[in-house]
Amino acid sequence: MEERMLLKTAEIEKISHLDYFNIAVSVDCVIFGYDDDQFKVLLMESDLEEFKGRLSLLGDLVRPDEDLDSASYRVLKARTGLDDVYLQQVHTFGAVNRHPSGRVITTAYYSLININHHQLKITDNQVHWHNVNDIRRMAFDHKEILDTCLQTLRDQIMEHPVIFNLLPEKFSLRLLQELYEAILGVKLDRRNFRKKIMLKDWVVDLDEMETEVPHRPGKLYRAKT
Amino acid sequence: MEERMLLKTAEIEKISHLDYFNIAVSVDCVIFGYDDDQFKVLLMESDLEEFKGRLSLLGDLVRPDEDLDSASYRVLKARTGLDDVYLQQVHTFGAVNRHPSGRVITTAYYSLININHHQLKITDNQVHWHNVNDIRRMAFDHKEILDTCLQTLRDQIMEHPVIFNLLPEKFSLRLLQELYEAILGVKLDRRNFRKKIMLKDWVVDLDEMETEVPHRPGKLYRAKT
DNA sequence: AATTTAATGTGTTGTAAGTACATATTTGTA
DNA sequence: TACAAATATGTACTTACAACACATTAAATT
Repeated sequence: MEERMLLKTAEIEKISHLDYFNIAVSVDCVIFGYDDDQFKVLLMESDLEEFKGRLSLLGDLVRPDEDLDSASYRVLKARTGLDDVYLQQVHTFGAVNRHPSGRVITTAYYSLININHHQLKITDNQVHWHNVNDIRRMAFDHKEILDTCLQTLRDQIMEHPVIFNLLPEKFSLRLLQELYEAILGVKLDRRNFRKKIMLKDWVVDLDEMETEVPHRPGKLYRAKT
Repeated sequence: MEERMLLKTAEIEKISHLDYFNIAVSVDCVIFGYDDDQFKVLLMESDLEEFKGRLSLLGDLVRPDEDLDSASYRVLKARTGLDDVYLQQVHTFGAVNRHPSGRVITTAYYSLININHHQLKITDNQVHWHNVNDIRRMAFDHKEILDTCLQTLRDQIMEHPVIFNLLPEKFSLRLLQELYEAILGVKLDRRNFRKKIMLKDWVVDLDEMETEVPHRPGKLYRAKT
């Protein structure tokens, strides 16, 4: 149902040549997830001839009767079935030749979702999770968009408690630290990390322990509401 | 000459109704300046009937054959005659009803210029400098755009040496501090301020003094290249 | 020539945060 | 019962930040 609303490339071409002053506007969502100790991003295979086999972000043209922000939520909902998700505008990319079929400027948003917790309804079988560090070339300027969003995320995770969107309800500090390390791409000192997190007052001690781990279990926490 | 290229509002209306899928794209420049101990912004009076007498930012529609960033430079050049100026993209505003004549999304940029140093060629006599703190209501959603850009500027001036674009070639630390205070809207301790600036290694001691001041002259500095 | 005015230039001390680093504890497993 | 693996915790050192006071300089005034 939702899929029907996503425009085909041929239509973009037609639209963007209707008038000399006609510029198409799209949104692209960089959807980050974390699973299996890996920091991932949700991508699809491009349906353009020019970019056969290349990966691209999830996006769509903005409709004339919807807000720019709403368009990004619609794309996210259409592609993942998810509804109540944090989305943040990052940057607008507007180079003349960024799209081979015509003039399309795009506004990039990023989002963080918990891969296991939400049951994703991925209807399109060309949509898959990819390890962020493995991404090399992408369709369009999407690699640049991905890099920009990743940098924005890195700048924000130490200042704002956005990261908890990626975690299960209950989590250990170990898991939280591993996630920070995966996103930032560095190793952190455990003692200093815990001190810093506790100082920020972002988590609540649940007074529960991990179970079924082959080592001393850690305490569980949840994100402070 | 340049003025000729700026579109009239009537044209926006025509363009944006050509096609259901047609969304116009514009840029708006928030041009900050500093003069006479006042932190200012360059604005014009709106030429729309709906916003008679209200102030608006300097903007224009993006042309199909120019990059989004280029459009912001073009607007700045057309309005001020300035050529080599720092411009930074801040945010894109895309609410459906933000423009009364049709669907227009706009990308906001901010810029910092030295009012005295550059000889502005302001051709349009409806364009004037306004004290930032005096701005109340504006046309469109331009007050929100202005506030967003001001907040972005405030977040950046302590981290990046952008502020020197507002100052003359040679300046005293007193002037620099007054500028920080004007932008941030707070009083700063002189000793701590100087320590912080020196630590950042942003300025070079010119070994010259102020002249013709009715008190002990201060040392002059320039921004490190 | 002496005094006043107004701003410059500098240093110390306490507090908070950041970094580096080592040992004892708990659980499951061999 | 010993081992493996990860948890939990504290201290010393360094660096940044905030509060705060006094001597110095040049021009203007008496």
